[in-house]
Amino acid sequence: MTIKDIAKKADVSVATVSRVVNGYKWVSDDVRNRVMAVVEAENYRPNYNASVMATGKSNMIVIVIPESVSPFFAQFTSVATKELKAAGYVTMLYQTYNDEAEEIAFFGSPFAQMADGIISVTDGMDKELLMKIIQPLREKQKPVLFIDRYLPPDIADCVVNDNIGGMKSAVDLLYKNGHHQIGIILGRTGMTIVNDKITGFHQAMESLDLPVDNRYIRMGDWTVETGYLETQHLLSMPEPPTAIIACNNFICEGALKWFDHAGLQVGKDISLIGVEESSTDTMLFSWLGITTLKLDSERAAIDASRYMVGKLKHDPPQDTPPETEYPMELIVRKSVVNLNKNES
Amino acid sequence: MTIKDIAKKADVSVATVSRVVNGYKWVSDDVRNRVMAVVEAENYRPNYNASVMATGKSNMIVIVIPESVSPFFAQFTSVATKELKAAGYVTMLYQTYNDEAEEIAFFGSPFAQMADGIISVTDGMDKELLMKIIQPLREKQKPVLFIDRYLPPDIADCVVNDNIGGMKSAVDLLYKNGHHQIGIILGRTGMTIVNDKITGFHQAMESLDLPVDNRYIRMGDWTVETGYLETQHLLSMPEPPTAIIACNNFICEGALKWFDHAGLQVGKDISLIGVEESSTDTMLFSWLGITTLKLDSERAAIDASRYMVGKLKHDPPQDTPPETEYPMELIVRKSVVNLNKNES
DNA sequence: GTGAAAGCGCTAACAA
DNA sequence: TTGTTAGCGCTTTCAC
Repeated sequence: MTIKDIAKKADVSVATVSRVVNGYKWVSDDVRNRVMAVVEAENYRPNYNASVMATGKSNMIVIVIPESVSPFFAQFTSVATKELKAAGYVTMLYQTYNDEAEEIAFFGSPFAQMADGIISVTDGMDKELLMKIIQPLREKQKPVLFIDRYLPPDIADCVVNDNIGGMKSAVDLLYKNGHHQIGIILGRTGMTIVNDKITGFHQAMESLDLPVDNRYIRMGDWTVETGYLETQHLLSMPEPPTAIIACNNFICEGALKWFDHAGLQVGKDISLIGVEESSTDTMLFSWLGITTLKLDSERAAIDASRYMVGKLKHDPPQDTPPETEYPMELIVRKSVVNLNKNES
Repeated sequence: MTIKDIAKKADVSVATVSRVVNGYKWVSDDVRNRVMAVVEAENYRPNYNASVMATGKSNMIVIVIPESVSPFFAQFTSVATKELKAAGYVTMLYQTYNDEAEEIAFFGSPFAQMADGIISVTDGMDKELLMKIIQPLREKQKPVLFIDRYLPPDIADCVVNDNIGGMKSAVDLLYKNGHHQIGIILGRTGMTIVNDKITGFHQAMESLDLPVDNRYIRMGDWTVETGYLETQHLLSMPEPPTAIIACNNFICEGALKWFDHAGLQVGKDISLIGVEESSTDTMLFSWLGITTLKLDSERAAIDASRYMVGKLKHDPPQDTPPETEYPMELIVRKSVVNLNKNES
């Protein structure tokens, strides 16, 4: 069933069918009804590829993520998909599994080519390479928006969570409570989010005139296992830290597991600050009374989606970039011990 | 950069460029090199949509899943993606979030239309509706393969995990160990997997002449919370079950949490059989000594992918359907108490 | 071996 | 308001 067949059956031209199907205004009710009847009867759907070719628009946005297991990515994706759908765009998901080759492959894939816009939440690729690789997209004026990855504003727009500031507020809180030896556990993947956290940690410590002991900075995967093992490692040191910052929710869970195993009570024997990666985590952390840095994945998803839509719908494209830095809110609960009080 | 531009620059016809780009054989080395040189220089990539239109093939498979948070779906997707890629197909992911409307929307979406084949791991839709909705795909001879969802073989191929058999082996093991009061906790979504498990449970109980107490059959979500709450509920009953079958890994974790909370030692005070949904779970369950029913998501993904590719590559399409039922292997560890022994 | 040309199904100027 | 027609970029017979 092509547009031609429909035109023939409805005894109109293909142009008219196209107008009716695309909801154009200037078609007489009579003709519209006749065409619609045939369309319904034949269950006709315009050929997507043909229309993409003719218009140069696909109405498709692709979201690139490392993997959707982490709640931050999962929720971001879910929210963005809904938001984009409301604006008439379909979303497709491309997972890179934290593999640089996959990331490169994506930008050469048919989907990157076909998409009207790309939202990428991946950050495994070297900046120079990435810039070279998205060059063709830029030439075609395709909006590419990066989440949690810095790029010069003339290359691509980007939105990052303020990891530096978040880390600062966490360290400040610990310092205020008398903690001078602070451990920190992170994963390895995602250049910006890792570097920024470490940078923020250093900056915060320095501005408080606290020495940074590199042995207190532990790296592994963004997993429960890493949280467990590295917590164990930190607390087995001759001079163990009095507080730990667990840089994502899995690592935080792992830390809790080890505390449990070691018979340590968080907020009493040991201090912990975690990271809520998505609103689904809130319940757990709040229940356990864990002080956290909170990411607003929903807001990031909504803003990113709206910005993308704005770029796509307006002609000329909107020039107001999305807010570039989301604050990481420090939610104070009860997992940080006040060492000052204990001493007095 | 279109094929025309390349042709002009290389001083050949578009047909020749097409042949070179698509790796056709009968092109002289001289010409091939000349064309390739221009292609490289201009970083030319054929327009995907145009080629889809001209050939009627997209080399794209879409995998439809409820959401990728569950390890079974995540791993299935990951493995299938790699397998399909090796065969020259790109994969796109479509998530339905367990929403029937989304499922319906998918089959009307451009992606369903464009895809060369569809692998669906969703099971929320009424059978009649589904059959009607995939009718257009069948007419176009597009292979649609369902995982964990029964459909008449003339409608679509399907592969299911043998939930009935799995449940039977679990109940049998418990019975052999003297358990007569068995609780079971499931989620609600996914018609086949839920119904089959309940059916299998009933069948197993009946064939052992054990009465089924419907209050022992608990349903909620496929989450840790459900596992926790329903375990609590079951064990607070006047006559609590002596063993619990937790029908997915999250529920199982939840059950373990409650045991822990209640000070019950699994394999001693209470018996539990869990479900390993993916190979990534194995470590945990094996570590904790939990007896499980094991799903082979990797094998299902590989088989499904190969079958799909077979259908797509061969002409006429292969008629050997994939194996229709995967056994759920019972991995006996130490979480089932032998009540007989205790009594003697 | 290579080129010319006819589509693939749809959209959008332009005409009427 | 409706129809005619020229593309969109590529593939693929069919000639040469």
